[in-house]
Amino acid sequence: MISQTEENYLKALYSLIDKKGAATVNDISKMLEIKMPTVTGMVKKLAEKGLVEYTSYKPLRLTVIGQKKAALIVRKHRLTEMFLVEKMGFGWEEVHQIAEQVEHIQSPILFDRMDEILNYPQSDPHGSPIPDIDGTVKEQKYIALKNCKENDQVILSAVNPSSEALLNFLNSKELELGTLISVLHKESFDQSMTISYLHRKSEVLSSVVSSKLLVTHKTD
Amino acid sequence: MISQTEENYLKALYSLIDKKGAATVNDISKMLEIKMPTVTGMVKKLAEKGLVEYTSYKPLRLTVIGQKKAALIVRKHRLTEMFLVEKMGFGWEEVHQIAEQVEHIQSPILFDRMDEILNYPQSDPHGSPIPDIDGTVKEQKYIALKNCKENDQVILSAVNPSSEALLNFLNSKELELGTLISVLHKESFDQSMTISYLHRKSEVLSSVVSSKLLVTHKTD
DNA sequence: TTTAAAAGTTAGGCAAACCTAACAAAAAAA
DNA sequence: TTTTTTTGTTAGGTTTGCCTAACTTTTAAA
Repeated sequence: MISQTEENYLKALYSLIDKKGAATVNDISKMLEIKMPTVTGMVKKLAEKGLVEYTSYKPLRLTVIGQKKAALIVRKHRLTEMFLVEKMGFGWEEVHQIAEQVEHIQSPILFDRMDEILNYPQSDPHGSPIPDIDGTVKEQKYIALKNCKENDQVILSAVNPSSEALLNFLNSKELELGTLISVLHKESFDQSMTISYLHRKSEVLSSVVSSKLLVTHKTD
Repeated sequence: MISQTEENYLKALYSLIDKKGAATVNDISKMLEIKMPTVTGMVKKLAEKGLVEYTSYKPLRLTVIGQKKAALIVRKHRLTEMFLVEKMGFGWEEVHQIAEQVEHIQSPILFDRMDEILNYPQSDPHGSPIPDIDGTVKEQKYIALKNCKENDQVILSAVNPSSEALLNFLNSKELELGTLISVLHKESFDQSMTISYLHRKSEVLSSVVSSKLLVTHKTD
């Protein structure tokens, strides 16, 4: 059996490794807002359970089993977010906190049913991929809007990392996933970017924002 | 703040008081399968928090606040059951265990949305009333099928207590809430009852079953 | 390359929620 | 009305998951 607390550590490990390639005790400590000694103790425990590879003073890794367990929690989280948005009318900025709780529910059939009702979605409302039932994730090959060139035509495909504040900002700009964006200008001074989309002919995005907007080229 | 564990004690207290008019340490111990000394400790703690009235060796009572808190947990449980059955296609026998977990989710908006989507249902899939947002419960005046007379025409309105086994039994007999039932015969020897409904002209129910089926008279 | 800072570990404690064993009170039976 | 049974409490112990303080190792800076 795996506790809710342990699940949260696995999930943190999973997303840190996914994002930065590695995870340390300190990373987890900051992400979960739990002091380092507590984290050390917990990763040792998870190592004993065969979910984490742990060597003193070395970066942490997930075992194959740990990786799969983590992916399945992420799956539950993202299916829940999608269900809340698609079937219950929530905004994409409202669902994270709820999914954070729902992901711990032990009921395979509940999530299978969500999956079915949603018609087996590939990604959540923020564009992040939903791991399949085996914990396998389909690689996304998105690039950051920030790295696009002038005159590029791209489709907003994901927002990552997607804080509630950022999502509210995007709402206020009518920017949704699927929106076709034209890059009008890149200001080399501060890396800000002028874009157009829908009826909006000229919107300026700071690099703080454009680095978090993941896009695909129109021709894809 | 109130923990998940504390919520479970409140809920047990609430249902025991509702069903038997009183609740003792022993009752809770049996219902939650937690040893009596642990229960004593917890009810003292809940008493300190102002949720339970506790005097050594006396039956337990909920304070007004405790009663309201408990009712709101029950509200979340029953809204969840209804949502699972009505909007996600689960059978009434499948939803209790899931709702048992979902009821602890802290997100008023989630349950408000369920309520809205379900169009403010008055009762759950087993016919139990859903407390309103203030924790108020509309009294049900159902009678047990067991107490009906021969030739009575009644409508199955609730199943209580509704174990999964009983619900599966009712499924196998095509007995659902809303079914019009005619009482054909009451056997005084063992209190068994012969009834007819739908295309079923003669079905015998033991008193174990008929005591758990709550009905209203057709003329209601 | 020594020193300082950051990261990680060990040791010892605390609170929550569980337990068993032993005792006390209340209720039921003799 | 005594005795027995059931119910309830107290005392003391365990596990989980958190903490601080003190120390060690590693990494970065001087």
